Amino acid sequence: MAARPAKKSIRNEIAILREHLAQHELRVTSQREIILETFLKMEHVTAEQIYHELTKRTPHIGLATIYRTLNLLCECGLAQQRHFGTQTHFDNVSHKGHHDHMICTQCGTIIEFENCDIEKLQEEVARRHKFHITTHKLELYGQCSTCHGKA
Amino acid sequence: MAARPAKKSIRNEIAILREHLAQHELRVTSQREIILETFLKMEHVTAEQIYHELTKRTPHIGLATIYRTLNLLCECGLAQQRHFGTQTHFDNVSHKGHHDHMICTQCGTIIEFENCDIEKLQEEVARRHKFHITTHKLELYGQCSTCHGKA
DNA sequence: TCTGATATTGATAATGAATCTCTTTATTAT
DNA sequence: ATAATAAAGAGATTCATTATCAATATCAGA
Ligand SMILES: [Mn+2]
Ligand SMILES: [Mn+2]
Ligand SMILES: [Zn+2]
Ligand SMILES: [Zn+2]
Repeated sequence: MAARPAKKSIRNEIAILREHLAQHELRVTSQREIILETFLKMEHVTAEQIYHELTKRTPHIGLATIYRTLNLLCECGLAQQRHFGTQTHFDNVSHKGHHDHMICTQCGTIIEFENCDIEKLQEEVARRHKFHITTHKLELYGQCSTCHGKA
Repeated sequence: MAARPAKKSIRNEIAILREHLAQHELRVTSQREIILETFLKMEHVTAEQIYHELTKRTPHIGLATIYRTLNLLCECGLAQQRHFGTQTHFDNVSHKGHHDHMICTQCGTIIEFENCDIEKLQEEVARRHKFHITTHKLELYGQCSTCHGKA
């Protein structure tokens, strides 16, 4: 089956994926593009959520393919893995820069934020220990504004 | 089997555990105290590591008991769960306050640190979003001083 | 356009960490 | 010491994720 034409809004991400595939002698498949398209429509999504979304479709796409493709998206920088709860969530970072998260433990709402001052302080702490930071993870857990105050 | 007398150095932790057991109508067992003793000797330990350490001993202690007891230690504030890699690590926080971690992705070394300024900035960000923080997780990944520069 | 080499898929088996079940054993209040 | 029952240990079970492998799709080259 030939890959169908991409919607205008996700052309750039499709291009990034195809570029990555070309550079690694991997093939363009309809499954990979459909999964990317679905991934871009959702926020902080799990493999299961994408699988569930795609079960409506024909032809049916297997769960293993979802996992394989999500890992592929991580490799080409479109996605990043996050471990908020028990399952692994995949975060769309294609046209968002680096950011961190606040997670409401009551309703599950995820708020994104970025704070340069915190990152500078992290670098300062690392320098003191002669540690060289490549990535970091900052997660704030608690209650969002609507849940705070409720039983 | 009666619980054997605790070494002087961990008397305080044993006392905390026994206090918690008493308050919850749980029983003092030799397994619980041996696991606590082993836990306190190691840093950022996994259930498997404790299990491996204790297989040398008689009587044999089951893996399920290790998991059950480590969860117990979390409940009475002696331990805290961390998710550095794929497995869950248990951190001794009995006579350390809250702290965060730098993890060397090359040799696995874990450096502990605390930084009030970062925590203040976290509160500030949260306030801006009307978010109420209960806990947080800050992990810096990269290379430690000995690994940095090596191939 | 057709073909062959081979990358990919999907169904399913396998894995591994963590938990649950259930019978036996240990603890503790009386 | 005894009875009530909490806990241990062995092993089954769960659940997310990865591996296996035969069938299929892709794509460079004829
Ligand atoms: Mn995000
Ligand atoms: Mn620590
Ligand atoms: Zn909420
Ligand atoms: Zn190192």
